[in-house]
Amino acid sequence: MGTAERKEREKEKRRNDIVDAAERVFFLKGIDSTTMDDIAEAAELSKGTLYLYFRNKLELLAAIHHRGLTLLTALIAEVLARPITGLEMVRAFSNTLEDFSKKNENYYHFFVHMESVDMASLEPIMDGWACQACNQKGNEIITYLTRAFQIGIQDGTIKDKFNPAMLAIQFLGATRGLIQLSYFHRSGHIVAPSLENITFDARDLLRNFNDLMIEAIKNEKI
Amino acid sequence: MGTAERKEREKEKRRNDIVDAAERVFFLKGIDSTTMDDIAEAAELSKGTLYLYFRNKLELLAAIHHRGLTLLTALIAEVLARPITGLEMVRAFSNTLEDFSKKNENYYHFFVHMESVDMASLEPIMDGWACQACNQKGNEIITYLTRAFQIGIQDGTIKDKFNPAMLAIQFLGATRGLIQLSYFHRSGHIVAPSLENITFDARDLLRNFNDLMIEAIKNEKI
DNA sequence: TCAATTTATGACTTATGGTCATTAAAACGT
DNA sequence: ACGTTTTAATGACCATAAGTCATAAATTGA
Repeated sequence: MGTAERKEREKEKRRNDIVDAAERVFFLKGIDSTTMDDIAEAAELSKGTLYLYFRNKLELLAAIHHRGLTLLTALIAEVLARPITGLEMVRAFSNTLEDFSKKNENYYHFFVHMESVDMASLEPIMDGWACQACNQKGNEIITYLTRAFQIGIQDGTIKDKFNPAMLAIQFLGATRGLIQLSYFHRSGHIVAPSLENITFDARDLLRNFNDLMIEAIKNEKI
Repeated sequence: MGTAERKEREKEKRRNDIVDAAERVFFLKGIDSTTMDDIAEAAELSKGTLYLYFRNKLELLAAIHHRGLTLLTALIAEVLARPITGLEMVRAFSNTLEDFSKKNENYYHFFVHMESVDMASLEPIMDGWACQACNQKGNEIITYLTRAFQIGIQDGTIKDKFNPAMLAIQFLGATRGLIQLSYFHRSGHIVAPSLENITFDARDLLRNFNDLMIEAIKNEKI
């Protein structure tokens, strides 16, 4: 009899419903001001039940984080499927990241938030499903980026003196740093304090920076 | 009579002593696991007294953040005093940032932590001394970086097609992104998941990335 | 010396993450 | 169909920690 399987499915669905509810509340009230009671109410369950599905609040956050990562990974993967050169993929990645941070601001907040969680808090859930899955998604993204650089070196659009995996990590780190800078200085513009207070559009900053990186890695011989 | 002045000095000193104590505890126990009671005990004061000097815990964190920023600003400023070219300054900045993140890891944790605080939590202390001072220090740092790029364009070591203020912001954002990546993947090394699991040293990643950026901005005609 | 002002205290309030004994429901064997 | 066992859900309860406030101590100034 398939009772066990059905129960497993039901359990999965319930977990998912909880994440749905949590997401709604977190996106509405902000991460820090949302309580487990809020989430329980939104999920139409008692608080205790939440803890049957998630070890603690952080694991619930990680589950949402994972949704964001899954979304982003799919977008990144899609770039690799395009009939373009490796170098063009690099530019496309930058656009994709920037786009994602704009259109899925809520998930992007989770990225920023989760990356600043300290190890001590993370430890109790490190071996749990949510964390493992997030790490896996993170690795997936870096792998896709690495592939693009490999392809670029292969097709001759990127200088072959570079290590693709290293470039991938540098690209991701630098781009996220820039996006986070504009996230921190909210409202999408950053004020340069020197001389007259010039205001830069975050989009320009990122695009410009990408031009710079592409300039540095592209194979001149083409 | 100078009673008022003396009292002002004493108040200043007490505030400083509290930050000293808080720093000790935060550095020892970690930011998240330190309570106001812990700090009160370390400062040999009652908890209530802490709130006479700081509006809330976050403002106390901001005060420590400010100390870190002050330290870093001094190091950055020192680079500008060296008899070197603008381009060399850019490299020196990168080294300084990396060095700081290693030698003052505690303060660096504060940078990472404070940058991920959401606006709602920050709002109540935004107009307070600590936050204002932190913003000012942040601006100072960007100004110094901008100066270096200006000098580089002036002395011909950096291409004149760039906007120095924009470069400064990009440089800082990207570098911090990379450092944070290695901070997140603790223990100073980052594992690349693609192909065989290659491990990169965070120091190499940053240095290498800096070479790349310098390559892109340096004036070839020299 | 004493009233006024400033500074310090710690018990108390409130908020919230997390637990657990109890209850309800479902599954299963007969 | 019925009683037993297993699983799921509940919400009152607990522990912790931020922040408050009436009270007390200390300092100042006349």
